[in-house]
Amino acid sequence: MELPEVEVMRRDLEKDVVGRKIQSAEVRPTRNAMRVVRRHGKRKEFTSRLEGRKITKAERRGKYVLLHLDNGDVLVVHFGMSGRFLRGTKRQSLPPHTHVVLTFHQGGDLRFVDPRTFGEMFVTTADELGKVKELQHIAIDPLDHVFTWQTFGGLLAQRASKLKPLLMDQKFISGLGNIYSDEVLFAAGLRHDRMSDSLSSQEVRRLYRALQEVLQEAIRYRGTTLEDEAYVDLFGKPGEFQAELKVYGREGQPCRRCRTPIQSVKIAGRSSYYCPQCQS
DNA sequence: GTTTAACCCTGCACGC
DNA sequence: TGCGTGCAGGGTTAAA
Repeated sequence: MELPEVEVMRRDLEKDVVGRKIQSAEVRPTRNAMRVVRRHGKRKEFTSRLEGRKITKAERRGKYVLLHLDNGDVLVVHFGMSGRFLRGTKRQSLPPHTHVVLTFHQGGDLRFVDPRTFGEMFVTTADELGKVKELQHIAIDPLDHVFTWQTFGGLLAQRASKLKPLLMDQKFISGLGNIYSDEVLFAAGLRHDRMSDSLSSQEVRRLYRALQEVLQEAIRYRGTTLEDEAYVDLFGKPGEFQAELKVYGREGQPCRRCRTPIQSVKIAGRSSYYCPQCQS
């Protein structure tokens, strides 16, 4: 789950979960449930800090969602590759790999489902929140209004790195993963292996605009759902941006702009897709 | 400083 | 049909 999917999830949570009070919290007896709440030694250390609390705010930081509680504590959630939140009711059976269930006073529950358990969740106090290493290291958000193309150009020039891994580096800029970094680079007309300090100011502006446009569009389409098991929103509904993808997963298919077949290469173990004609 | 590989998991598609 | 292999949208770490 990358920035657009996390942002759609945050908005769903804000509409449907903020304001609700947690009646009970359960860490399920699944094989890997303790991996999900790995920062808590025992189930109870996690659940007791949630029970009786009201959720007051849903915030996003990079790919993290922060659910603020009425006592100042914060439930920090990272979805990893297969984690997701799902709203449900008592009558609906729990999907496989449901590791955590929060049941609300007003009815209904919130399930955290994660087959591959690369995701995690933990509760922290407001004071300790600032000390969470992963959150401290999250770089500027590309949709933040303080993120200007001039700032971005300065950051790019300071580094001597290939664009693709740099865009995916959460300490450089937050929110992009494998799909959207490819789509942004295509929209900017830049190759994955262009060096960050080699861009003209025109190219910097193109990259900057591509970031805004691709991410905003993906949010508007409610995220990318590639396969059945992949991302769905809070209510189990898939996104629709997959139909808008220009390069990701389209190896061998004609470029939507110039009809040249899309190429794929492995970079650091991850597949990258690009148009050899449109990107340089 | 930058890049690569390995690792943490499960599920699925694919080829034999 | 069954089995092994590789791969998947993330992030950390150690080593090159």
